Amino acid sequence: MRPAKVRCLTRAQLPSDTITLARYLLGKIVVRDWGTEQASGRIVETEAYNIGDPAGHAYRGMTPRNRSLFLDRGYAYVYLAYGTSLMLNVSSEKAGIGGGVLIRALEPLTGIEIMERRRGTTKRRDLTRGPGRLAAALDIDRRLDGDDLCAEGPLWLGSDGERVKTIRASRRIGISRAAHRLLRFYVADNPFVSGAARLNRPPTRRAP
DNA sequence: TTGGCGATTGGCT
DNA sequence: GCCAATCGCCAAT
Repeated sequence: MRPAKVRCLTRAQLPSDTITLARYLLGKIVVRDWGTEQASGRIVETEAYNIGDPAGHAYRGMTPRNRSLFLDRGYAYVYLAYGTSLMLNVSSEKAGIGGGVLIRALEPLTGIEIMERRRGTTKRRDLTRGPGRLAAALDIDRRLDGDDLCAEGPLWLGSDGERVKTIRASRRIGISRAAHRLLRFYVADNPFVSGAARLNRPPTRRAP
C-alpha cells in the first residue's frame, strides 16, 4: 500500500490560537523540499509559547530576531539556541500578535538517507528527536526564517489525513520562566518523542 | 560597546 | 547525570 498523498495545509485550516495550534500540529507533516530531493517527518511533539508567556521570545515585543513570530499564523520562525542548535517554530496568532509553536520532534517518514547523512548517524530514533536535531536533519536555518509554511516551497506543513490517537501534556523543556505550565504536547507512547522518560508518562495522582 | 544568558546536544563519568 | 561548546541577541552601560 502506497503512503497517502500529503496535502499542504491551508492557513484557514490552522487554529488561530497558539495552544490549540500546538495540539493540532501533532500528527501533521513537515516537508523539506530542496527542489531535486525531499525529506519529511510526522510531528510528534510541540510546545506552545502563547500570548503573554514570559518564556516566549515575543514577550518583550518585536525585535529584529523575533519578528516572524508576529506574522500571521503558519510562518516559520527559526533561531539559533545556545550557539549550537537551530529551532523551528510556527507562528501562531493573528498578524501583529506574537506567539509560536516550537516543533520539538518528528517521526522520520521520507528522505531518511538524506537526514542520516546530514545528522551523521543511521540511528533512526536519533534522527529528528529533539528540536536541534530535526532542524539539522532537514537543513533548516535562518534562511528559512519567515517562510510561508502554508505554501509548497522549501519548507511546508502537510497532512496525510492521519489522526493521532492520544495527546498528552507536560511541562516545557529547558525553560525557567512559567516552567510549571503544561504547554508541551506529545503523542503518547511514540518512541520519537524527546525528553526524559519521566516527562513522557501519563500523569500520576499525587500520593495522599 | 559589552556581558550575561539561553526553547540544546553529545561526550564523558 | 554532569558539563562544556558556542554565538547571536539584546538590555544596560
